[in-house]
Amino acid sequence: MLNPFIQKLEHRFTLSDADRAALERVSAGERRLGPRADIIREGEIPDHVYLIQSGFACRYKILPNGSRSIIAYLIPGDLCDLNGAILGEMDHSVGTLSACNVVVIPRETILDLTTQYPTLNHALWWSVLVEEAILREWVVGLGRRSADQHLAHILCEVLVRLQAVGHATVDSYELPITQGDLSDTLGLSNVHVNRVLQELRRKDLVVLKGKSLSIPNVDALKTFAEFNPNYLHLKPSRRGSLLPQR
Amino acid sequence: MLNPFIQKLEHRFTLSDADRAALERVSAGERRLGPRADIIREGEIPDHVYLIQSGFACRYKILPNGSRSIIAYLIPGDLCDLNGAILGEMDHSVGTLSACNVVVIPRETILDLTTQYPTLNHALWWSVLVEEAILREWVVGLGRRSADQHLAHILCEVLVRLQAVGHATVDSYELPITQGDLSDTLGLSNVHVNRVLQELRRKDLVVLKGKSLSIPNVDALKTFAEFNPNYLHLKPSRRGSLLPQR
DNA sequence: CGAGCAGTTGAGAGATGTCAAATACAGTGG
DNA sequence: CCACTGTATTTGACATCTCTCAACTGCTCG
Repeated sequence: MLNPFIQKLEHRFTLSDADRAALERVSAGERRLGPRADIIREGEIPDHVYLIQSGFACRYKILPNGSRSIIAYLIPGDLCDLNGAILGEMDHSVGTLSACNVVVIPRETILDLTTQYPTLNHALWWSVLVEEAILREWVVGLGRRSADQHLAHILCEVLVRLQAVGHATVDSYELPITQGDLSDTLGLSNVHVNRVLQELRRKDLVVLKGKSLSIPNVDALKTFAEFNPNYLHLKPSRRGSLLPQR
Repeated sequence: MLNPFIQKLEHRFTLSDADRAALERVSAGERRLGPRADIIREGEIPDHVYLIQSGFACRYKILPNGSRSIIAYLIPGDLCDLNGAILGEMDHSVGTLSACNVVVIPRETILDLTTQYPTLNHALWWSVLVEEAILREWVVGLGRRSADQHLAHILCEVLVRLQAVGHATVDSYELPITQGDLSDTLGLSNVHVNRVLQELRRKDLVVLKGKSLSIPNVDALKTFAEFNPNYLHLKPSRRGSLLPQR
């Protein structure tokens, strides 16, 4: 069952029964992974594409001095390595943050989808380009937002992305990652992340207890973060399909 | 003439004469733009795809407080808005840094290429995914590299990318941007960029006079930056084509 | 109950920002 | 060719942000 993936695509695309049926058939098995487990490592040439079903994973790189940089969060409905399937060698690693369920899809199956199902081909392009848009927003956050705004912005982004796959309520979600993970995301020390988090709590913008995040006033947090969800491109396009309309 | 674009693709792909001929036919005109001119603005829905022929351009966003974040450099051979052509609304702006020559390609022409020329379709996927890989490297630079290493890394990256389109010698190139542009790239103040630049000069890692950059010892700079060009995926893949091989 | 990891706190060091002024440089009009 | 003007670069002084180190607390799980 690829529910979160299909759910995500259906925000943007109208899938035919054939499209949905094709998606239901792609799985070549499901794996259960514990927290902090690598799914793919930098340098590998993956034979399969992995789809996150549940839990939090991330793209990351380790630098020569041992520090880690988290480059993206992967949540239910996200594909781990379309890039690896197409570029060949992975230029970064993918690993779990929390325990995860992962669907394994043979590389050829994905390629067949793109050639035989135009809408799905379009949808895969869309998912890659949205991932790129998220990356751009992270660059902006790292480069030009204050630490507290940056953190708030990421919490808003995760809220909206989780809502799109039915893993968040209107104002809360499970965030099964540590402050250390947040540090490697924000490019800060864990000590400083702790203080920034306390600052957001003090302003009543977030309530984070254990792994549960709840947001007393979503609009207030979005305003504080200057969050504009346009870059997630979840709504149907104001222009039709990519595909020639005939 | 799409020379830099074709030159870039041929590092990685073997284009047929038909492929090359198709690429030669895509231009619907060329525009000459001065420095600091917008090519596309956030919110627009582009009808054309723009290809940089000469000069430096960038993707950027302006934040509510007026500060600018540069998200990517676009150099000769780079497409400005494949994303806009597919996602619809632009979620960021594209503008020139130096004067630029830009080739205009109708959106439909690009779509036709992807459906009628499998190798070119693959090549376009590749160019999008490499752009994403560059973005990941920028996230790492912003998050976890020191300011001087980050700057050095970007200078290495631009060196290799310009070499791939014949716009750099083995150890030098024209860098027609200001220190202010570098600040918005590195997420630093212009004052600090100036000091970091002086630091690199003091270490004899770079010689930057006016707009000409020359690198006394390329290996030394790459070592200092911990630069590994794997993420640019310029060499032919260790696996064959994306396309089903039949 | 104890071990270990995550979270928190305090103090001082280092990096980077801001402000303001001085210098260098490029392009323009006379 | 020169003076003039506006922009880019450079410098200094001081403020702020973030880091490091080290200790302490609290929670979870075996």
